[in-house]
Amino acid sequence: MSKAPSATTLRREAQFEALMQSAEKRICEDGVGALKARDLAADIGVALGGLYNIVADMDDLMLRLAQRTMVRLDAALEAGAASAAAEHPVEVLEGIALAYYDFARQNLQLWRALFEMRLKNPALPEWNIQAQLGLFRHMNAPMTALMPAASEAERILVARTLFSAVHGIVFVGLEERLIAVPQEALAQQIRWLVRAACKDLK
Amino acid sequence: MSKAPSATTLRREAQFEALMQSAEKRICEDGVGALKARDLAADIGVALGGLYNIVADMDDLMLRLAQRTMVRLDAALEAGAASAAAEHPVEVLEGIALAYYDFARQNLQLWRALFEMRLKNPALPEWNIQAQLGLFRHMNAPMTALMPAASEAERILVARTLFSAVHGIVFVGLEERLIAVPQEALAQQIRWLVRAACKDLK
DNA sequence: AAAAAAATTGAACGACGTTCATTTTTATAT
DNA sequence: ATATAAAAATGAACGTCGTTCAATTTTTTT
Repeated sequence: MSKAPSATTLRREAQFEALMQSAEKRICEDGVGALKARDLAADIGVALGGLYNIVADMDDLMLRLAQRTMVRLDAALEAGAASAAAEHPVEVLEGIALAYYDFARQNLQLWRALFEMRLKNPALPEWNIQAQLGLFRHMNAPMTALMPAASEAERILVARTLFSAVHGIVFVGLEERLIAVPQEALAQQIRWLVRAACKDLK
Repeated sequence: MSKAPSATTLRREAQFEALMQSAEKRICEDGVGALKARDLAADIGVALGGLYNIVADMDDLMLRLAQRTMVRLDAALEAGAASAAAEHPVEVLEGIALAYYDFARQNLQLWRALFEMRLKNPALPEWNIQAQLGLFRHMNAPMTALMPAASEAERILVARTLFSAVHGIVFVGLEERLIAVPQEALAQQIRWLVRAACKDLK
């Protein structure tokens, strides 16, 4: 049987959740560069030094934020995959790609934070790497349907290529420092690329 | 007739060049995050405050570094485009894509600095935006050959999509924090994607 | 209720980009 | 050549940042 969590533990969890939410709010408003230890400590009503009882350091904080974002992204991709019937694998891949685009648009700053966070220690923890690789999971079934004769390694490689290509289109397309591409046109381009790539697979 | 440059002006130019080279060396060795005003000042034999006679601030420094990198990238893309005959536009596009991959691989940290630099003032100066958009120039001729009936706006849109997709493949592929894709396999994937996309254009 | 352990605090530290009064060097005028 | 004005170079100082730690307060255990 498991012990009832102590009052201290409960407060810790509440503090952690408050910290995450405050950090997410600040990222959404001003980008990942606006995350400041002092601001966050003030937000959640804790002394500056107290932050380091909740997270190890700012790297840890950002990696945990990334994890939360990836969990939500994973759910979004799952929903995107489910928007088409499994008998039409190309449409499933299209659904995933468009879901990715949609998630990036609607969570722009949090999504950008996934790539923009600059860690003191560049090595990612294993749980973070696994979460990233796990995002490809949704492409497994449609890729297998499209490439029944290929090896698993081959399928994974192509899936990653396709995902990367879509990511690139989204990334450049949402780069508002350049001339922005209209949303509908961008979605159209994504659909085109996925379809063109899949057409060539057969 | 133009005045002969004064001794001061000549020294300025020499200092600027030394600063750029020292900065590039440091980026190549330790990434863009390792650029420190004090280090650079020491490198080129100038007092800390003197840096601000050579560049306006660190933003300015990084933007000028980006400019230099883009000039070299532009030349690399041009050479890549020239590696195939103009009568085979798909091969030209392939050459450009592979040249981009090659440049990124051989100038990994400088290339990454293009995307990783975090500016205090996020607005890019016009000359930097133009340099970025100018990179698409090399795709003009092959895209026109591939889409003779399309409008110019359409061609630009598709060119940008294709370039972005290749960028995404390169970007994710070189992300050494994840499982690395073998170089030859990555080049193969790029070739496949470009060919598949072009096949669909006709 | 006392003792031990854990959590919280905020002042202090070192590193950073940037500024500025002062000094030194260069350019101009006599 | 020399005096004067202008420009450039200096490095100490400032404000901000993440992080640490001795001291204090709170919680848990005995």
